[in-house]
Amino acid sequence: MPRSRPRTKFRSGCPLNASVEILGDRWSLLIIRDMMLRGFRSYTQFLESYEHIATNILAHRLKKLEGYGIISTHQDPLDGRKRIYTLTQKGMDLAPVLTEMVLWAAAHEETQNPELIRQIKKDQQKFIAGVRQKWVENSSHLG
Amino acid sequence: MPRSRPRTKFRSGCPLNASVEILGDRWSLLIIRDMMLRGFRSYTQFLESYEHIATNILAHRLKKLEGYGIISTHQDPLDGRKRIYTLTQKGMDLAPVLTEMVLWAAAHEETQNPELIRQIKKDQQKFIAGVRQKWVENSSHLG
DNA sequence: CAGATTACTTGTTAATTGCAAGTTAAAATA
DNA sequence: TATTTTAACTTGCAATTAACAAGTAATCTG
Repeated sequence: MPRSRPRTKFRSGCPLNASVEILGDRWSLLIIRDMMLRGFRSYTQFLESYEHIATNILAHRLKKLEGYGIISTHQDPLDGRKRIYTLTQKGMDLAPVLTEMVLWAAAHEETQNPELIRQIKKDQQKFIAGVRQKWVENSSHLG
Repeated sequence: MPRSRPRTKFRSGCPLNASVEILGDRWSLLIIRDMMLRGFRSYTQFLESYEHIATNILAHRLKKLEGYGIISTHQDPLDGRKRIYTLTQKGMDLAPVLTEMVLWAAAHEETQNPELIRQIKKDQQKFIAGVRQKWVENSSHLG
């Protein structure tokens, strides 16, 4: 169950503004990327990601994302220390946003990971479907 | 010509990270929305937008966006006080990112502007083509 | 039981944001 | 022509947020 839930109204009713208020910071979308594309599910995995988020910021972001219903948390049944973070349907629905942002940066900035870009460009819908399918398989056994 | 240009390398080569570092704040995408969908082109217009950005933040964001080549600036030939801000091709290429973010928030949050959402849903490619066409018409007389 | 691991929290400092007010140049008005 | 208004900012300061370093509690492993 969510441990915090944002209660304040958005600055405006504009849907883009809502997205920006929820996702518009330097870390949230990277955490979602790690879950969606890399299969990361634990606190330490997120910490080890290349951009090096600070521990307190990560904790805050995870709570915020949970509060917005983008991720959910479960205890690992095999290890009481571990919490498993997974994307909700709402979180998975960010796949088109992520892929468009990847394509935009790949077109206009010097970036790496050409294989990812090639895959998305080849068939964007199929790429998203594949990501979604993996998510269904890996989270079907969780509440 | 750009008055400032970001020189520091991104935290990682990941294209999503590049997008997040360029656009991941609470205002940049709203300024781009105002230019792309509302035809705003001046400092005061951006200030009057519903979310109420502060003057210094707006000035910083405009410089940053110009530095990244997302917008460009010209003097108004008819009024020496005014500067005209327009989207570059790179800025216009954010249209798919914006529309996906609009669709995501519309699907998962309580938002307004159902007419915009209806238009995008009806034919997303056509919507983007229309936005792009308007941009071509309105910026063809500028450098 | 000792040490390691996991998921955090707690300071503390640095950077960013937001608000209010001021500035400069150009244009509109009296 | 003098005054006022407008547009696009800048400056100073308080408040919020981010980053860094260290510490803690619960659990697991040897």
